[in-house]
Amino acid sequence: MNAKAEQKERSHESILQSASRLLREKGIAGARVADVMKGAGLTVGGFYAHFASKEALVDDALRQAAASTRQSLFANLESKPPADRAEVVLKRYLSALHRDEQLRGCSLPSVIGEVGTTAPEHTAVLAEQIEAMSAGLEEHLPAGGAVPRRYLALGLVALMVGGLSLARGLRGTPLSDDVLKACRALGKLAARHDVNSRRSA
Amino acid sequence: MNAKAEQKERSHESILQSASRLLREKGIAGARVADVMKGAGLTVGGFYAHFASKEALVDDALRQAAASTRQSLFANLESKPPADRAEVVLKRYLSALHRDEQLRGCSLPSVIGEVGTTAPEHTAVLAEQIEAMSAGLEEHLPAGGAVPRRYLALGLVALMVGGLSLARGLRGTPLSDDVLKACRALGKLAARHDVNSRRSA
DNA sequence: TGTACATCAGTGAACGCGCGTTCACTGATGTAC
DNA sequence: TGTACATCAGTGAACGCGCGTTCACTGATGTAC
Repeated sequence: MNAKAEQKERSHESILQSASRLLREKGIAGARVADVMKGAGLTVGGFYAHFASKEALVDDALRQAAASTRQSLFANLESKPPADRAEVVLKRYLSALHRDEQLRGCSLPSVIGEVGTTAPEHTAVLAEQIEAMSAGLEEHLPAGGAVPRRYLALGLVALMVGGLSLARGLRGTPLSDDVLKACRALGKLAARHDVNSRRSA
Repeated sequence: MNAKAEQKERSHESILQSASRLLREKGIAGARVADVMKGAGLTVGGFYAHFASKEALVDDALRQAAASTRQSLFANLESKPPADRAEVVLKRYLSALHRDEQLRGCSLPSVIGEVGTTAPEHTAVLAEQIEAMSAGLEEHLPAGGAVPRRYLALGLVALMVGGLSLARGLRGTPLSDDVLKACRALGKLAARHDVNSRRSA
């Protein structure tokens, strides 16, 4: 590969990263093409040599952002006892740090509200990423509870995304921290109690 | 009050209802002033005789929409045994009907993603409404569990809003129904198991 | 009661601005001989 | 190796379109005498 192509590839990556950042901070509508390019150290005009449309960019950036979130969310779990791992993930996701962090924070809260009403392709991407996140969590959940692990995992993902969405939307009010705390408590309860009692109610 | 003023009041109410409907369907950015007025049977130009700005409209419409959601969410609970009431609320909120329903559905899922990045006043309105919803649910939760009722209620609200957000964002995919089902199961688990076991883990 | 004027809810066109997208151009890199 | 030409990543201005907001105007309702 020659220098020109390498340069282009670097730019492509910069654009994706800039887009991921803006998606997390401001959602789909808020991630403007000109700002994305500026964030990548480029100008607007060059964008369409890299992506067919803003929609295409958003799809790719969402995938990349979600993958990066999963990576840090599930990192270094080997050092923890298996029974604690799900709680560690919950704690990481539902922390004040994660709420405030711009760089590697989860993009789903900024995006779910818009996905249903924008491009249909975005729905498919969202489904992929939710499924992947849920599958990652499921591995660390204990089996044998009243609720199948898959559903426990999906419910916890909804709790995590919902909690972070609210906490970010409420940023600056005292309710924001309360919501995080409440979700951590509820998540712990659900993940633990399920194993200890078998009554299906 | 004369006929002119009555007419204006009716129009004001129509605008608010139209705005609530559009907020639920398309979020803040998607609820365009011209469309809101059209939905109220009026034309754009008259809008500013009723509201100072789109922001002001959104604040009022959000309050009204949330109040209406609470009303139908907590309606007719007297006929149910007290111990079942929280579950009934969860079931109503996390139903396929509520996900698909346009008319009286909850507007929070369409709006939380945008609240943090638009007008600061919206954050205050969101806080009010979340608090009100949580307080309404708290009354129907059993006391004496490992987690204080207030936190249990806040956590359940996050689960409900998160679950409905995801289910709406995933509408059309099989994952959508799964998420609802999972959240109902997780919510039931949390609301019930908390009473039956006191270990704080 | 009737008449002349004032008020004001609502209309519809226009204004500014911002955004996604396009396009003619530039200049550095790559290729052919 | 050097020279002439081709390629192509990136620039920056422009185009269309949609949106929030403004404004001169209309016509029905209300008021004063």
